[in-house]
Amino acid sequence: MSVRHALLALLSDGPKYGLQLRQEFESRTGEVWPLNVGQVYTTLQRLERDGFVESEGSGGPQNVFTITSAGADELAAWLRTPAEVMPPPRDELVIKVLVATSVPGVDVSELLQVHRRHMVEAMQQYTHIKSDMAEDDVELGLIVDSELFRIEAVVRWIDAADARLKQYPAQPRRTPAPVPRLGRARMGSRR
Amino acid sequence: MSVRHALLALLSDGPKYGLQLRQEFESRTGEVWPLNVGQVYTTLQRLERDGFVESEGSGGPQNVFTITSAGADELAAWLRTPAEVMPPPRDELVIKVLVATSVPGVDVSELLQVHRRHMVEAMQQYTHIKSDMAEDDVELGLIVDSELFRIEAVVRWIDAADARLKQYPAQPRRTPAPVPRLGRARMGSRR
DNA sequence: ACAGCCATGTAACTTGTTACATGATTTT
DNA sequence: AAAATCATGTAACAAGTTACATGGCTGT
Repeated sequence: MSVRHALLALLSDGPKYGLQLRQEFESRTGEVWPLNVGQVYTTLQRLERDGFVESEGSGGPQNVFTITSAGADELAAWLRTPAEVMPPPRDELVIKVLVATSVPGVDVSELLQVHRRHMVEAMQQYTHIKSDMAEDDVELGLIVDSELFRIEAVVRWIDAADARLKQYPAQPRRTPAPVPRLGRARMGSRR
Repeated sequence: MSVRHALLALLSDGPKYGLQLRQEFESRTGEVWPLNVGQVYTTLQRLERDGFVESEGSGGPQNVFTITSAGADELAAWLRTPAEVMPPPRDELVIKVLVATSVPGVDVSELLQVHRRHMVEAMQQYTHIKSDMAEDDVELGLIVDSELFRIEAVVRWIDAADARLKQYPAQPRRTPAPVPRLGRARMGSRR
C-alpha cells in the first residue's frame, strides 16, 4: 500500500492534481521509482471512494484533490505502523531455495551461487552509483543505502544458507503420503 | 509470484491434489508462512489456464494435478531468475521516510526511532526462536536467518538515514509550482 | 493548421487474499 | 445419526500495473 499512502502524504502538503502528484512522487524518490500516470488516477479514485481525499470534481483539466481529515488520520497511522514481522513477509529467494530441494535435478548449492553472483554484481552497480552521486542528494542517497544494506544481507544469507544446507543435507521429506481416503497420518507439529 | 511457482515446484516432484499442496507448502516453509486453501485452488486454475499444469478433471474429491513440460520450463527459469535490481523493488519504509519530510508536523528522526525500536524487538524475538529451535530444523533455520539478516540491515539503514538527514536537513522542496496553464518550469534532471 | 505536450481518465489484466458454500468421508 | 474433518471450489475484492482513448492548450 505504498502508492496509496505516498499520495496521501503528498496531498497533506496541500491540494494537488494528478500529474503533479506523479511528478512529486518521482522527484521525492530520486527518479528511481517510476510511477505510471494511470496508476495515480486509479489510486486517487480509490482514495476518494474510501473518503480519504476529495476532488473539486471540476471535470476539466487539473482536477484538484484535497486530503480529508480521515485521510490525514490514515496517513498518520501508516507512517508509524512498522512492517509486519509475525509472520514475516514471504521472501521469494527463501521460497525458491526451500522448494528447490524437492525439484528433481536441481543443485541447490549451485543455484545459490547463481543468485549470489547476481547480488554481488548489483552491489557493485550501486556502489558505483553512490560514488557518482552528489553528496547532498538525500533521496538518492537513502535509496542507494537501502539497497546496499539489503543486498548485503541477502549475500550473507546465501552464504549462511549454503553452509546450513551442507551441514544438514537433503532432508528426507516425511510428507504424509497421499494415501487415498484412508486414515491419513497427520503432520506432527514440529518443535 | 511466489505461490504460483512454489506450487509448480511441489508438483514437479509428482502429481498432487489441492490440500496436499497446501500441506507440503506449509511443511516446507516451517509452518511460518500459512497458505489459505482457497488460494491453492485459484492458483491451480490459473496455472491450468496458462498450460503449466493439467488436472485429471475427475471433478470428484482429490482432483490430481500434474505439471506439464511447459510448467517445468517455467519453473526452471524462475528458479534461476534473480530478483529485479534495476529499478529496485519499492521499499515501504524508505518511501515512508522520503514522503514524511513533506508531511507537516512530522518529526522524521522520531519516526525513524519508532521503527528502529520495533525492528530491534523483532530481532530479539527471532533470536529467541532460534535458540529454542532444533539445530537440524533446516526450513525454520533458513527463514529465521533470512529475517535476522534482513532486519539487521533495516536497522543499519535507519541509523544511516538518521545521520544523513541530520547532515542535510529539510531539503527546500523546489517542486514546480502548480502554476495553472503557463510555461511550467520543467524538473531539472538531477545529476 | 498542425505537432506536441499537458492532463485526465478507462479498460483490462495480474497476483494475492479471504469468506463462504458444498459435498464426501470418517469418527464418535 | 451427528459431529468433525477432508476436499474442492466460487465469489468478491484489494493493490498494482499497463495500454489506450480523449480532449485541451501552446508554440511554430
